[in-house]
Amino acid sequence: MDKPRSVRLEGFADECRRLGLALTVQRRAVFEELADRRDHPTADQIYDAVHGRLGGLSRTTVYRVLETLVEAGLARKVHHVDAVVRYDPVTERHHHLVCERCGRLVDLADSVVPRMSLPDPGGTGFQIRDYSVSFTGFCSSCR
Amino acid sequence: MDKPRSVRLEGFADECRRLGLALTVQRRAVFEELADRRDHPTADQIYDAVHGRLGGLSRTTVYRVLETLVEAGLARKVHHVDAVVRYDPVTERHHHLVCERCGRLVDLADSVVPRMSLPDPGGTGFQIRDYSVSFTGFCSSCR
DNA sequence: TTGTATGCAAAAGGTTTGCAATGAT
DNA sequence: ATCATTGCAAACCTTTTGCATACAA
Repeated sequence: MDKPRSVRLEGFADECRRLGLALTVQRRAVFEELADRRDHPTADQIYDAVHGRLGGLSRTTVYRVLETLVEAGLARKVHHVDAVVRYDPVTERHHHLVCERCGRLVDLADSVVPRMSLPDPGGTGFQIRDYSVSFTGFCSSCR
Repeated sequence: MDKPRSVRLEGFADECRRLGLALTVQRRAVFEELADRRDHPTADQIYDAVHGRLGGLSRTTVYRVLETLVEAGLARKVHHVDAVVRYDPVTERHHHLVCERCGRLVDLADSVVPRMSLPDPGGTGFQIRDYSVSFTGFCSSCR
């Protein structure tokens, strides 16, 4: 179901070329780490993980690279209950299960969720393009 | 549609009594301010607004009172794109329109949104109780 | 070579904590 | 009178910024 890692990484080099972004080891490593995880890591978690492999890496760079990835459409920001910004390498439509008690967050594929038609935005002036559903409840440990 | 303010405030005194919370002027003022707004204010915005009326009020207290309100079920935390926590006095199910460009956030009544059945949480172990939909797109100024 | 990207250190928010004083019940 | 709540100041944590250096193209 997921693309194999090598393809994702090749794709990353291509993306950088296409976007005119320099392909640095830092960008490669941060992207690789993010793409390998399914737990919506924070910038700091990425830093901790990558810093091991890549000695001189600075926290600042991790923040900047993640921001670049989001602008490039290669990652999403997720706003989690603990008020720390998290990053998600899945940019296609998907949904979240959020535990009301411990804040645990799990992805839910769009295919599992009943299709929903976009509502009429009424007088809000909004032009709706997509949606994402947060399902709230209790995770297995908090139930 | 909305309950008149006086009822909400009476209700607040009752809630405090019921929950065993002291009814302080600070709590009353913070709740009143939050309940009167529809713009998902930050703790600081509440502080700015209430501080005018209530000289000695400290920022710390605003943070603590808001946390208390959330625990008591009288407010919700909303995680907005700017990574600053915002508070919402509407605790019933409702949804949000979020502008992809400027981050503007507007409430959308549940009645306007097509009803959705809760999905099967599959092997996640989650027990789903409710949901909230974030519709993304562009607001009138960014369209 | 040229300009983008990185690292460092320091600043800038937003939020939390310890502790003594205040105030609601 | 008692215990919860507040205010202050300082700490904490995450994120951002300025500037000199390093590196990809």
